[in-house]
Amino acid sequence: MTSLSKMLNVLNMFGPDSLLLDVDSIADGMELSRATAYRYVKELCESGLLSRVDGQYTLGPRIIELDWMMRRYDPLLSNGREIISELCKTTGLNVYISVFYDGRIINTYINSPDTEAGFSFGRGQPLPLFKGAQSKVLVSYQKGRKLKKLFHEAIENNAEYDFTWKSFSQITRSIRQNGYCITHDELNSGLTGIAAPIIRPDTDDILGSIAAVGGTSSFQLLRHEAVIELVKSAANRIAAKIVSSDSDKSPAA
Amino acid sequence: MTSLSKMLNVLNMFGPDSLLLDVDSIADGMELSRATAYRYVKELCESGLLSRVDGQYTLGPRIIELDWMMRRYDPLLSNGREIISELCKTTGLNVYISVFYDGRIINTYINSPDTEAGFSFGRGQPLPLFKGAQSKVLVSYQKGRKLKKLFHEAIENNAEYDFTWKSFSQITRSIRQNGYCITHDELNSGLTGIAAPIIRPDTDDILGSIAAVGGTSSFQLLRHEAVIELVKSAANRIAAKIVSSDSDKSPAA
DNA sequence: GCAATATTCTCACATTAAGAGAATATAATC
DNA sequence: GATTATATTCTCTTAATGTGAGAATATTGC
Repeated sequence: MTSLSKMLNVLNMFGPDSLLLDVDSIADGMELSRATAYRYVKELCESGLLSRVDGQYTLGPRIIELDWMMRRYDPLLSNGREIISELCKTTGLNVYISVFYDGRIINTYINSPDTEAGFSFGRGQPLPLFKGAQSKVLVSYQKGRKLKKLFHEAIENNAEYDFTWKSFSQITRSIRQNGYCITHDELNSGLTGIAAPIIRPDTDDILGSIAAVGGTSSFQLLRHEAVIELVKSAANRIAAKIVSSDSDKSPAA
Repeated sequence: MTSLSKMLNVLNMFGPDSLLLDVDSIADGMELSRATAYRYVKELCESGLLSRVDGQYTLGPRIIELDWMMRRYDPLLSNGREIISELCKTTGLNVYISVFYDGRIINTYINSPDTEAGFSFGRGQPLPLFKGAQSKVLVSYQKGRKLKKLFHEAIENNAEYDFTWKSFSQITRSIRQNGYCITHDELNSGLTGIAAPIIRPDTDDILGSIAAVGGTSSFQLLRHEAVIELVKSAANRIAAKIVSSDSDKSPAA
């Protein structure tokens, strides 16, 4: 293990129960000498990833800043915000944007009908790989080899799931054919989700998924087919907007 | 310069105009050999701070996850959300939470009367050190020695500002005496902001600031004194809630 | 399946991280 | 504002390990 990875591993010590650590506990936890722990922590502080708060250390402002940059220049968000908000208002449902990122499914945006809810707990929330409409759509639209690889590496031997390649590829194929996925009670009991892929029409790449999620009561008032069409349409409009904003920047491409 | 800092500096290459870089440009930009650039990038990817996207590299999911953790366990946000939302609704103004972090002022939360706005561009936005109501409050409430140090290090010789220690300390003193700060057109022309400090009553530490911000038109409908009282009261209630939630966890302290 | 490109490996060498404890800076207390 | 306690950096030597160049190997795109 190199000093580089050891230093980066210091970040792992910061968790829900331990957002504030002193150098001694870092040194102990990582099995580093005092001096080395100080060296690492110093480097991390200089880069802004950590920050010193009266004798202790905590996650630093650089993280907030980097996330800001990611949000700001995420084409999915910059092009999607209005469309998402519209979908949220017309349906009264929570709208989620999720992406497939480094083999994981992660939520990058939530728009809730009630202003404050969801804000802070939304972005960043990790989702299971193949549970819930968002995840299923994102996985199902991975291209041939990637999908197979994903299945063998993360689903086949995962106790959470009980699929053969055959049953799995059948499900994913049907999701691709439908162009959307609807689930009930998979992620949270009592909730129904409808998700559609956001696909670049020019390259056919999947950029993310958009989902409308609500409780059974919200859904009783709605015709499912109507919601499905709204979600699909939102997805397509976001994709189209992304493509056109791209070609604005580099007309040659 | 150590290899540790060189590796962390790779993160600096990712900016607004360059969120997607290939290893060659990283190697060139940081004056690293190909091999070393690959080594660094590999470490950063393994830690999740970077991510590989078809041959290029970009900021990784770990950043989103870490920011999520920071938001989730930030007492200012977890205790403040409802109070902030209430202030936003009753005044119809944008409400900001800002903190003083590593010598910088940074925005950590925005609640906008219109649902979608502000979300993405809010948290993480850096603010000038002594412009705008938020910043002025946060700086003014720094304790004696810190305030003086801050002035000499970051304000005295800063072309942006034209203060002597005398004029500076007069302004900050008056803000402390008032218990709030109101500014017009300082950060954005046409906007007025009213900010109050969020101070722990038990330790007297300043945790952050809360501000209500709006355009001239919004403010014409409002009695300034009434808004000031609402902002101050919100600040105090958040602080009280933080203290009581702390003592819930560790009754001894 | 093949070619092109991206990435990791190998190895010799020199740089430089590491540890222990002293020296210094910083913060808390009265 | 001085004094003590604690946190942090420095010094120095040794051994570990990061480095660069190019070969070997994965990956990806067609």
